[in-house]
Amino acid sequence: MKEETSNIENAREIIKRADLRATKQRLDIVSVLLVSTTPLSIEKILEKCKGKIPDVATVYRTMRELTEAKLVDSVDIGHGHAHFEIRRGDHHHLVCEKCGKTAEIENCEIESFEKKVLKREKYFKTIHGHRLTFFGLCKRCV
Amino acid sequence: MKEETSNIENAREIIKRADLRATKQRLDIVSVLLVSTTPLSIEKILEKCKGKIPDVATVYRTMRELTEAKLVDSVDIGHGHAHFEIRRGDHHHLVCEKCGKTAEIENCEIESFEKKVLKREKYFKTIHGHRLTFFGLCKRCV
DNA sequence: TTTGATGCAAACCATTTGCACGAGA
DNA sequence: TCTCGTGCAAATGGTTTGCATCAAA
Repeated sequence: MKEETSNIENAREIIKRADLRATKQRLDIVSVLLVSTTPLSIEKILEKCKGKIPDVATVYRTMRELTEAKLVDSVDIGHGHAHFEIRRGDHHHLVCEKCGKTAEIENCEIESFEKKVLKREKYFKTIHGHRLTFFGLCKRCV
Repeated sequence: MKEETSNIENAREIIKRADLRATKQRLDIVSVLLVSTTPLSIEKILEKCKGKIPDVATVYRTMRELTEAKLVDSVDIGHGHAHFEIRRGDHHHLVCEKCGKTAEIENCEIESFEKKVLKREKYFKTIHGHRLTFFGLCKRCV
């Protein structure tokens, strides 16, 4: 299980970078995020934890801390509760309106648009970022 | 007060289009949205109602019904609770991270990007829309 | 040993719902 | 009149918090 080991080490690295203690629970939680290909809800994170399942509060706390440290992103894919993913560059999501399946969208080309926006804008001085989500239907749900 | 009269008439028109009864409360609520230049929270809507203030539940219900009828949009400007505005075409918001002030962004140019996305996409068949919000600092908060 | 992390339960806040009463059509 | 809408209060669901206990460092 070489993969899992490096996973744990990656998790430890992330936790350390946020200046947090590498507890069993946090290692478990972050490992789950590391192997996921889609943003996960708190509920899903709990489900996927091996060993002793951490308390919901612990997961929420860990997500908040890692989000503040900019190592995790909270993404809103329109389900009424937050989903989380390890931060890895600028990308967005395409969400199936029926089944909730998500796909990643790269190169959103909005940076250039931001500059235009700012030029036209009377009342704003800077733009720090944006949140963008696409909604549609996946092939199975059409 | 000619303006206010036509306001009420516009409100009545909107309510009727959603197949709802034009009650005092609903006329009040929709009028408030009609004169607002920014998306309003439920709380703000209540504050701005003249006459007898409707119950929170009534405002929520009205917003849900008008949103379903696609006459009102629920916009998420990152404050942890919904904001509403009368629907008027495709536009987005630029939100000040400090004071919450909003500005409207027109011509977001994303439609064309959507087509590209779909071309690259293995698992999705259609894109129905997107949600986009910009975050930055307004001139007063810089 | 020291300080930060956890679990548990209670608190919170936005939103929804059940129901008896009230008011548009 | 008949149905739909309203207010009120209770319920819900996601998220946060206080506190005593526990475990990394």
